[in-house]
Amino acid sequence: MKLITRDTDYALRAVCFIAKSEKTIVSVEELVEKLSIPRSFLRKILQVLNRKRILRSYKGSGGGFVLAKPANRVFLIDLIRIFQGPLVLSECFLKKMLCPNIKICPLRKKLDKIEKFVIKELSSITITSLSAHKT
Amino acid sequence: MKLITRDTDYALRAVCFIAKSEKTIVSVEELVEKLSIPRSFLRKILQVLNRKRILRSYKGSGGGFVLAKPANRVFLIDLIRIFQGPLVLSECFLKKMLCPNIKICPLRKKLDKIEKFVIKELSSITITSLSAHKT
DNA sequence: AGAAATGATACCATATTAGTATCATTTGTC
DNA sequence: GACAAATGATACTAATATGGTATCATTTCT
Repeated sequence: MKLITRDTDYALRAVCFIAKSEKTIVSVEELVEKLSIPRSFLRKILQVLNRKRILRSYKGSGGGFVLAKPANRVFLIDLIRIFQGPLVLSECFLKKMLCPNIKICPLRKKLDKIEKFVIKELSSITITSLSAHKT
Repeated sequence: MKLITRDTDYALRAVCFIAKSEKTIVSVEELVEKLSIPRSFLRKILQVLNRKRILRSYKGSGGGFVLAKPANRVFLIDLIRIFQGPLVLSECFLKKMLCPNIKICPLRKKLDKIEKFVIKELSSITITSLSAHKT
């Protein structure tokens, strides 16, 4: 089971790189070189990040991407939700079969608890916290 | 992101049903009727559970399945591992790019923490605990 | 005007998930 | 022993998700 898929990962790397580049516009070309991510795939990812207001894009010669908001306001869980959909761990297949007679399904409760924990932890990770240690 | 896939779910339902049938042998036919699971698919799943020593099978007329060990010694995480492979959440794609210079990647640490929690919680769920409330 | 960038979008390849079908083997019953 | 009733093994198919590519349109700097 993967918590983070490839596109989320690439997005994360790209956003971290852009964050470290402060104010300067970063082109896809530079990201491809520095991060070794397939060009077309990265372009698609950056376009999504632009649409979702994580990045702001500039077209034309000298164009590229910058952060659309402060790095400490971009959370890992935002990226996960954008590329992997809502984080729903506790969807209970069992509803029909195991839970018909009882109010509180013990499995459901556990899954809810796990989900809450995962979301809490992922919500505490910002781009800033991931870039902090790097030079 | 799904924590529990369809086959794990079906396996869980079947094992719970068999657990509740104490000692009596349960046939695929009965499970199909009671649980509305596609016959062929369920058969494949039960065969795996037999191979993995969760269930014990009896061939021939009057045959079927029983639990191979006490219900309180069968854990949800066992089923997840059988049908979905090892639970590894913390695989760190970022190793190369973000972590080259530092000893402890903050993301990695978080993911490890999440993984440990999930495993701990899932390890506390037994077939007994899921069947307990049902009539 | 033209080059350099992103935007939109359609497409392709592969892997995973979900499900089906069939023949072989074992075993209880007559 | 024949036969039906069950599971064992296994190969196949369908649908969906993931990972990646390609192309044309649009904007913008010079």
